Amino acid sequence: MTAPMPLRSVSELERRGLRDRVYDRILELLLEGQVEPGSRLSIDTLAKQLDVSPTPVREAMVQLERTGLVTREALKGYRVAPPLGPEELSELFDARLMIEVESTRLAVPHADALLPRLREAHQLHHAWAEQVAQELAAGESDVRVTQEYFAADAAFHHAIVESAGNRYLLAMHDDLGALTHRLRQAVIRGATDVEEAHVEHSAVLEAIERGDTAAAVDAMRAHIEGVRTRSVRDETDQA
Amino acid sequence: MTAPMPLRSVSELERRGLRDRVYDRILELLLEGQVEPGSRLSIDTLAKQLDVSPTPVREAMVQLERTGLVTREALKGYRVAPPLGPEELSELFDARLMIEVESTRLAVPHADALLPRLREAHQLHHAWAEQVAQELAAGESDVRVTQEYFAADAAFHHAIVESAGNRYLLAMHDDLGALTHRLRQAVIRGATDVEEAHVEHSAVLEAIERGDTAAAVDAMRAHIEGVRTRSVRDETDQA
DNA sequence: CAACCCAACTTCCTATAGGATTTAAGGGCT
DNA sequence: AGCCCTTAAATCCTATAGGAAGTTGGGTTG
Repeated sequence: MTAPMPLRSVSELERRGLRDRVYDRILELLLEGQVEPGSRLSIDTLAKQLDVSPTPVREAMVQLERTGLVTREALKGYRVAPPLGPEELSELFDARLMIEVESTRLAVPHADALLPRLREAHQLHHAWAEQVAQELAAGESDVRVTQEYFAADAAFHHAIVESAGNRYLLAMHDDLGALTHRLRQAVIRGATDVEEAHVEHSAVLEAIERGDTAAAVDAMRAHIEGVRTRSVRDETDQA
Repeated sequence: MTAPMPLRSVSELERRGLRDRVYDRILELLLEGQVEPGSRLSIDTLAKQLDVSPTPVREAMVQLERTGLVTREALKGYRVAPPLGPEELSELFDARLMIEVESTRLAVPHADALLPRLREAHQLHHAWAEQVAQELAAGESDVRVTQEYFAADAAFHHAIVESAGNRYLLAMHDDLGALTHRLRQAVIRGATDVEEAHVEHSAVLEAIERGDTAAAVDAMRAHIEGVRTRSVRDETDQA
C-alpha cells in the first residue's frame, strides 16, 4: 500500500492558468521600472504584445489593481501608478515600521527555523551590495545587478516576517512590498547607502542570534528609519 | 467666470462600471452569511442570477479573491472560503491588535476631527446593541438587526483607523474587515457580549476625549483582547 | 484669436461562442 | 463487492465580435 510517503499534497501544488502567467509577466514589466509612471496601459496593446486575447489581460489587471502598482479609472483604462508623494512615502514607512517591528518581535522565538535562511539571505545581500558598490564606483549601472540586490534585500525582510508565523502580517507585508520596490529604485544614489543598509541588517541578525528580542526590535526600527532617512536625503539631493 | 467654487473634482466621484456593481452584489451575498462556507460559486450560475454575462462576474471574483472571502482553484472554480480555524483566528486577532493599537496611538492627536464621528458611531452602536439584547432575550434573531449592529461596530473602528491618517493602515484594516465580519457572525451568543463590547468602546472613547493616548491604547488593547476572549469562549461553548 | 462644436478614431467594456478540463455516472473486470 | 476505465454532462477558460464611452483633430463661429 501507499505508506505515509512524503508526498506533497496536490492542493499545495498551486495550479496556474494563463491569467496567472500574464499577471507575472506584467508584474515583471512594472518592477523593471522601464515603464514611466502615469503612462497608459492599454489592454489591447498588452494583449498583442503578450500574444493573448484581451480577456486574461483584463483579469490580470484587476489583480494588479490590488498591488497599487496600477490605477484604474472606469471606462478610461489603466495607468502606471504615479510616483509616491512625500506624505505617501511617510505613511508607507510608518506602516512598514509597524509590521516589521512586530514581525521581529514575534520571529525571535522562532529563531531556530529563521536563522539559516536569514544568514543565507544576509550573505547574498552582502555579495550583491559589493557588486552594486563596484558599479557605482565605476559609474555604470547594470539593471540586473540592482534587481538582484533588491531581491536579496526583500528576501531578508521576507524571511523575518514569514517567521513571525502570522499569515495576515505576511500578506500585508507582501502588499506593501510592491510599493516598496518602486521606492527602492530611487534609493540607490550614494555608494554608502548599500553599505549602511548592510551594517543595519547585520545588527538585526546578530541580535536575533543572541535571542535578544528587545535589541532585535530596536535594530529593525533603526534600520527602517535609516532607509527613510536615506530616502528623503536622496530625494532632496535630486531636487 | 467659474470662480473657485466648492465643486467636488470629478476624480473624486469614483466612476463605476458594471463590474463594480456585480462585485458589490456578490459581496452582499457573502456578508449576509447565508451561503455556507465551502460551497461552490459557479460563474455561470451567478451570471444568470444577476442577469449579466459571465465576463464581469469573473472579474468581480478576481477582485473578491483579495478579500479572502472566496478561494480559487485554477480550472476548478471558486468556493466560499472555509471558516477560520483556531490558529487563523489567533493570527487575525494579533494582526487586528497591531493595527488598531497603532491606529489609536496615531489618531489621538487628531481627536478634533475624530470625536464627532466617533461619538455618533458610538451612539449608534449603543442603540443597536440594545436591540440585539432585546431580541436575544426574546429568543428571536432578525438578520437585519444584527447586520446593523455589525455595521455600527465596524464604523466605530473604521473611524479610529481612518483618523490615524495613514492610507496603508486603513487599507490593511479594511482587508481584515471582511474576514472580521465573518467572525462576528459567530460571536453573538450571550446577551452580555454586546454589552461588554459597548462598555469597552466607551472606555476607548473617554480616553480619546481626555486626550490620554496611553489610556486609549490600553483600552483598545483590552477591547480587542475582550473580543478574542469572548470569541474563543463561545467557540468552546458551541462544541 | 479663442472658444465651441462636431465627426472620426481609438479604447474600453460586455456579451456570446467554442475549446479544454474537471466532475459524475455507468458498465465491465478482477 | 470493490476497483477501474470509459463516456457524458457541467464548468471553467480563452478568444472573438459588437456596442458604448472617451479622445483627438479639424472646422466653424463669435
